[in-house]
Amino acid sequence: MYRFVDTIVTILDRELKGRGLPGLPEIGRGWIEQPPEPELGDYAFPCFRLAKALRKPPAVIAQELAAALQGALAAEPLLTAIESAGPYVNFRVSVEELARHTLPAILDGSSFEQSGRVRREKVMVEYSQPNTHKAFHVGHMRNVALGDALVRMMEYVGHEVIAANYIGDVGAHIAKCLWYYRNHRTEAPPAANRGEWLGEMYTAATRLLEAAPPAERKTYEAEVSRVLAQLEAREGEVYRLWEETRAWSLEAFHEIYRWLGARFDHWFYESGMELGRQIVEDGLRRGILVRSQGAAGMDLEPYGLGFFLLLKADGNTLYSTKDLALAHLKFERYGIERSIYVVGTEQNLHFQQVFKTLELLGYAQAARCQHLSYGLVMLPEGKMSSRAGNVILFSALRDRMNAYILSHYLEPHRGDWSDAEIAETCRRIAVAAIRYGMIKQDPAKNIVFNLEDWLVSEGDTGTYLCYAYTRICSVQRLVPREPDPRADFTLLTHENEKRLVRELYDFNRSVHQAAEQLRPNLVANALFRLAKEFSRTYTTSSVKNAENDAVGDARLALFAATRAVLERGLHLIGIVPPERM
RNA sequence: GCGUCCGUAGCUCAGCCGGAUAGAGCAUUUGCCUUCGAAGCAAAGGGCCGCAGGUUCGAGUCCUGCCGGACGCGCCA
Repeated sequence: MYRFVDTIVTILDRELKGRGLPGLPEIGRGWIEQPPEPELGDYAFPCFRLAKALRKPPAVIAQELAAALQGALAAEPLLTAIESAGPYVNFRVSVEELARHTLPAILDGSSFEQSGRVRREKVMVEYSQPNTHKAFHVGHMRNVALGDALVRMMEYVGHEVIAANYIGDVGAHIAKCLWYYRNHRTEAPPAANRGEWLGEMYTAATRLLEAAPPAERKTYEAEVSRVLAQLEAREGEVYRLWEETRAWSLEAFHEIYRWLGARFDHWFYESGMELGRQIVEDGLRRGILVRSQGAAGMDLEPYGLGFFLLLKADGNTLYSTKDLALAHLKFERYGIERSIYVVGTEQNLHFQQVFKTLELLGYAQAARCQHLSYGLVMLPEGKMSSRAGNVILFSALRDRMNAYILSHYLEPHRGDWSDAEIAETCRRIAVAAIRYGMIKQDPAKNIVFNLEDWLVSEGDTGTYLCYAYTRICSVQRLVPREPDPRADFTLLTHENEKRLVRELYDFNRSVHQAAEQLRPNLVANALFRLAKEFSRTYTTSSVKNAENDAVGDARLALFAATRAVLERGLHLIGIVPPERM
């Protein structure tokens, strides 16, 4: 991954060390940059930091270095030119060597074998965490897109990953939903989409409660508390209704994940976290946790994290209590070394408190707990709110995307392609559009979700990436030879071809950086750059109409490698591109 | 009030843990389909990188203050 950079570092180091000057800083990979314009070169070495030790202006140093390195250049087949430009020494790498180093490794798949690059860890990624009895909307999809991508990326760089879901299947919201369902519902449950319908029941419940006059409201709230108590008793008619309706929601979630192609290895349920109470009581006995105003929690004031409430004054557990239990289970039962939580930014403080509390309770793994926090999905008119009823539900989004893609692009193929292929192609494109849109931005930032914009299939979109992929497929259908890893890469002479090779070469580094920083958007960005370079090259470098077969072979290898990286890269962000569209 | 995050082109966003004239997409304008898919490519216009200081050879990037926005700050999740 650093072969060319390391070569440059070695050459520079040898040259500078040979001068025997004291006070010269150590040169490492971090010094080497990429010039802003490809015409300048492929790698650059800035000389500013040598100015002090060498007591010369950077531009003079650059000039002298470039001159002194000509000998090394002649002996080094990886490099074709070393020139100074102002305070920089620019290096040009051999396209042939770059291609020879990059393309065959992609074509035989070895480029995708990353094991050994990082210390292998057993890591759990917890994501999605939907609440049953509530509707699943576009805001929830950002979480799934981020979490699932992170799972795939971590595996790609060599970790053992357990993908976990954590279902919110207890709590006041469910009591409200079931209260409305039993006392105020006017329709029978539908045969299909019962999950979303339950969400409507919940929304109707909150509306009814909010709109009720004070006296009536009090009655309602008493009824809701009674439902909650019956739920906590874990038996009886209300409990059985909970079991039944809970299953409707879970069924809906499974359908969504299936459609999106998201994977979960383990499912945790909030209803299964009773252990939390014991952990708190144990912490109290050990004097680590404290009582306060009748409640119990952890005093995190010394760490600037306030007081972390863990048990209510009435003795009931909280979300925080269950998070301790969940962490305990993850550590003890699944033996993980590292734990990543994909949860919205609004819980930043909460997870700082959880991690610090785990540490103080003695869990060594607390040091390897991370919160991948992400911003809200906003509508152009503002925040989405299920209470206000201005959410875009999953099914609505899926239906709108399907309708758009079918009518604009796929209907003409009806009859020519099988209905099954049309449906599957449509799904893949819709998933690509949504997942890419949810991932391409920095997780920390809010996303403005404008449905009309998301339907558009142009520009920096998942559709564009799929389109690039299908064009390569198309080329390979028309030129049905096997790509030759030993093709003559000196024939890749066009600037576009070279830039494409360079993009392919850089891809793995982007994925590693993305995994390290927990930023799937870096993979998305790298894929867009790659697709862009391919689309450019596509217009200048025909395979079918190449000057001769040798040139065609070189280009075919280049395109086939691009296809392989696109496919693997898209897979990393959960996108399966269609072969044609 | 305190804390965290964000502020870059008309709009939506990149900007590689400090480096060369700040880049995309959308929108606007203009070229390119009898030659591998135009969901594409090429090009143009459009910027006191919120404001003011500071550190540095060098700041969109780091530090401080201010302005604007989002989120959070004990019995919700």
